[in-house]
Amino acid sequence: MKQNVAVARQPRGRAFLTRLRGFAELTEEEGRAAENLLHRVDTISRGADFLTEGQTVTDVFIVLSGWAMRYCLTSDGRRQITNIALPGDIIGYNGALLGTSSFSAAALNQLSVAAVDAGQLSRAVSSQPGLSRAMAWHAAGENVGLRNQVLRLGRLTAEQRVAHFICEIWVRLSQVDMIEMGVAHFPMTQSELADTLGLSLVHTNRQLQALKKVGLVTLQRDRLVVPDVAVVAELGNYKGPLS
Amino acid sequence: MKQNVAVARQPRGRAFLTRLRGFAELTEEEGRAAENLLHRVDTISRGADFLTEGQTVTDVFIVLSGWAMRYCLTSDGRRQITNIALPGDIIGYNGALLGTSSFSAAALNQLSVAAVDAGQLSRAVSSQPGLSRAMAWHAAGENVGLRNQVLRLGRLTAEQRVAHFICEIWVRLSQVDMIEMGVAHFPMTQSELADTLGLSLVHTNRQLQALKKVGLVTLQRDRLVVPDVAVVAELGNYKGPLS
DNA sequence: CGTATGATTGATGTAGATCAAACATTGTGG
DNA sequence: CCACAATGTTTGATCTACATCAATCATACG
Repeated sequence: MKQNVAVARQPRGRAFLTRLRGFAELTEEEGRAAENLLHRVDTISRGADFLTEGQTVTDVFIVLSGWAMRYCLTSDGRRQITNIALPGDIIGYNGALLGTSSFSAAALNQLSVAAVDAGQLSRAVSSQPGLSRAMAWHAAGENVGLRNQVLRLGRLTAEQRVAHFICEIWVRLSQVDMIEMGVAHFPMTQSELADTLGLSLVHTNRQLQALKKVGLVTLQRDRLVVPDVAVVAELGNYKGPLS
Repeated sequence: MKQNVAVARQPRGRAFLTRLRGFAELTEEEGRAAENLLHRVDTISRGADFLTEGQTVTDVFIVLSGWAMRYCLTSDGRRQITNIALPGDIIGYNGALLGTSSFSAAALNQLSVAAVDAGQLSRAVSSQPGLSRAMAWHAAGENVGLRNQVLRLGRLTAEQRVAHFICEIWVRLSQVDMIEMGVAHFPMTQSELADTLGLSLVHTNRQLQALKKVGLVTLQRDRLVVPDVAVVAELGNYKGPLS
């Protein structure tokens, strides 16, 4: 439903190119090269894994539409979602470089990804400096996100974690133009949110309710509204751009 | 003291080049280009900051000897150390790409770094595919480390966090050949360890003692010994190479 | 020697986990 | 179109891992 709208508004691969271009100033040729990489498009349904920790990486995925999560499991089956991928994000490039993936990845809702052959991408990156720069820039962005996640889990209270995460997601959504009329589609269940924030499901639920009660966020069904990001950012110790 | 030994055994820049070469197969020319980047060498004394969160990044640092930490602060002054940098590691490249640094960095002991002009490095990377590949590989490695840290903080118990972290450090130390006769130099205070593991100082101390008591680790003054990494890895849910 | 800095110990408090239901909402097949 | 199964959310009661507070105890160093 909402999904379809998003797809319709973002022609294949555009999100990716737009993001890369935003930083890297690709030449015509590089743009075409990048575009040509986007040959196979996979559709992955909610909950399905498309990358497994420890596995050899042969394909790198570029999210075209939908949300994905990267996660790790402990030996006793607990799950930690390390970071969320939104349209334009690249999944598995690190793993392609290092050989095996350090995480698993699954779809949080109906997901559409461009699957690129790892070797082919690697070669393209080597020969196209702009593309290499763009990939490095993307990796740097992912590191910022992971570092934020470390701060959340290590030193923020449950309430702050929720607020901080919502800020981050809200900002990222706005960056890829996925907030329409002040409303965003938010497909994560509270269970997934809990596994992202390193909290229990119950506690996540209560903290979320607390934020709703004071009107800092609205979240019903999968519609998210953050009326005033600045206030939530303040509460959650979120530093970084608010748009 | 121990520091000097390490320096003596690792001529300037070697650690960096060795690590890059380990993966990236630099050509003669690229090797020289990389070596030429290492012009200014700074010595930073224990506790001193050399990079500040939010600040514009003009220099990228390559650790030649010593340990460094990257950390973030919360508004109420709590510190979260996000990851540790060892010889061969690069600090600030992400920040150079994105403009400002997403973290602060400080020396954990007497530190020697090669300071490279960010723009110059950026240009060198663009023109040397091998170097670009090496930087990407390094960024990927940092990614893995951050993801491990997220898992630790989000889903491991205090005891597991300590064990997991010690495994990771032990493995990394061995990778850069910093374990001599089964003994490593470990310059972190328990306070810094606590801020890395997202625990209180007191609790960190107790968990560490527990590991010492059962003989899984030895740590006195700053000499660390891990007699059997595999066992510690098992306890701490550490996945990944044990050497 | 005294003064920092770091490590250790003990007592107490609490944020958040866990357990166990009940309650909504959605989709599905008869 | 309705029962009902499945998935997700909410609530309440209880428990515990870890934080916090407050000393005391090393160790090094000027």
